[in-house]
Amino acid sequence: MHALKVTRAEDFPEWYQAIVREADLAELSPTRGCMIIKPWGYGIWERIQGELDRRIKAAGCENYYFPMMIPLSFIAKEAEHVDGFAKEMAVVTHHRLKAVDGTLRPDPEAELAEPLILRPTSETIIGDAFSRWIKSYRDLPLMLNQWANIVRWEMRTRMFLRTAEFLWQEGHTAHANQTDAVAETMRALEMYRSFAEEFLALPVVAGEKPENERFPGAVSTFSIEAMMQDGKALQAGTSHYLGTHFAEAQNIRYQDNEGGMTLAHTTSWGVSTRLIGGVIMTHGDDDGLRAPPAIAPRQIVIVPMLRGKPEDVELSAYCAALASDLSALTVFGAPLRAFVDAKDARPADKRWDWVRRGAPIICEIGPRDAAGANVTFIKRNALREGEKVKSHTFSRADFLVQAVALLESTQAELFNEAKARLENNIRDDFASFADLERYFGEDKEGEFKGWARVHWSRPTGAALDAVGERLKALKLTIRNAPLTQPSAFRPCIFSGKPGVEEILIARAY
RNA sequence: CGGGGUGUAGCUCAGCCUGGUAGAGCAUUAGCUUUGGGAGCUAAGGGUCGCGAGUUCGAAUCCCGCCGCCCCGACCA
Repeated sequence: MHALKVTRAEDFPEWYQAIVREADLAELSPTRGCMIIKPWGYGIWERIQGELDRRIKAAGCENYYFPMMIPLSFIAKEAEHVDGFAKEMAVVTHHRLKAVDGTLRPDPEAELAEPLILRPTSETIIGDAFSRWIKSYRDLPLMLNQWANIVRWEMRTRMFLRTAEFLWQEGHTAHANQTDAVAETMRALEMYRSFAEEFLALPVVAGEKPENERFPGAVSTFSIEAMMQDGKALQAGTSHYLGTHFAEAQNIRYQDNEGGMTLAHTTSWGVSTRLIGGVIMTHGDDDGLRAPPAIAPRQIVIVPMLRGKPEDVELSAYCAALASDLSALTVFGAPLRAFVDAKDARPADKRWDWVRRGAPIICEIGPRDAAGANVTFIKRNALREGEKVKSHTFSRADFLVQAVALLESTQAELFNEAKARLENNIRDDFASFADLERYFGEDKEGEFKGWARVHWSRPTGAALDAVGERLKALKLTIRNAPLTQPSAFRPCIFSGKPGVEEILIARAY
């Protein structure tokens, strides 16, 4: 008997929906395609923000904020950029409502002279500011970041993974030359890789996107890719070297130390609330979420086994003192987050709520524990032994000594489990495209298929499109070319030509 | 935006074929009992059956239109 009604094996998409709801992370909103992020889900985002913001600032960036609405003309400034985003833009056209035949409608007489778009990303409006802020080589590098909401009118939405509005951070930097800008692009990518692995316990493969998967307007795009429990790949973060494309389109020039005017090289990079979807699909099990302790809004939850009897008073005091002592500890560089769930509800119900939400350690303290100075707890990432829930009892003193280690080991175990899944499910024994077709061509119900690691001749243009079509027939996409490349290459799996690069192929979200 | 499915109480769903005025389980509220682990009994509250128009004496049920959600596809963080 699991805490969720649907298991991963039965129906992965249904399980995903169930866990988002049952773990109290988010719910659908009345606004089409948008979600309401609830406190437990938003708490996870706040942890992500806190740690990533620290790392972004440590790299020398400062935060700022740009408007959500961008003049329509701005988006038209970079040709490829327009092509990439035009189809999913929300447009503000009026500034006033008027009752027409009893219903409120935009007032035809209040149409904006120039429509505004809701930002699908901010390169254009930020580039405009950069062109005014950057005068001299002394102004470079300019390294800025904003935490913002983004609107992209998606045809098909899924909670956290793809919603019409989502939250993210977008870093934008300008540099004197290509070398510096590329270095910054790679720094951001490595920041995301280490953040995902260390903080979210999300093992990823960092690499460069093929030409046809680049960000609209970028010279090169890099990503981190994570493997979900259904074998699909999730792009969990991106970093772009934009070359001088946006600088040309928006006149971002500086006077170099010889007096000449030179185009700046820009970058942009971002991660979004999609990361939470990645955490769910990586660490969730059939009992709900297993939140990595580093991002769990509450790391140790104490459920007092209150029974409406006089000893409840002592029990409550015991639990409060335990939480207080735990809160004085430091874990993952911050005060330990302990919480007593004093809600007037049945203890068993409270226990299962926290199991579904994925609190890393759930203490269940009864009068006997209090009297004997013990702590009985369950470790969420190793909840069951067989079918049964496994609980542990430590002395209070031991528990206080062990608490930090328990959280750290939970974090490590979640990472190792996911890391093993990633490493064990990348096949590199495809000698030909026919091999790939044999493996990915036939789908049995519920069959798990991981990723493929193959070599290719890195075709471009029409030849690359042809490769994309052949992969599409198998529902596959090229995820990226990992940064770590082998020293020698097998022949191209698509053309038989000499291989020049190793790439990852997978089904993707 | 194309194909398929679906929409009835907070959740999961029955009722629809064969039209007759709203149901179950869980959840909620109250009371009693129970108490080392998703309790039991009793009672109560909660739904203009997605929205709109039609057929009909009468529509959750039949017809038409629209919308949301889910899955697949195209597109994408």
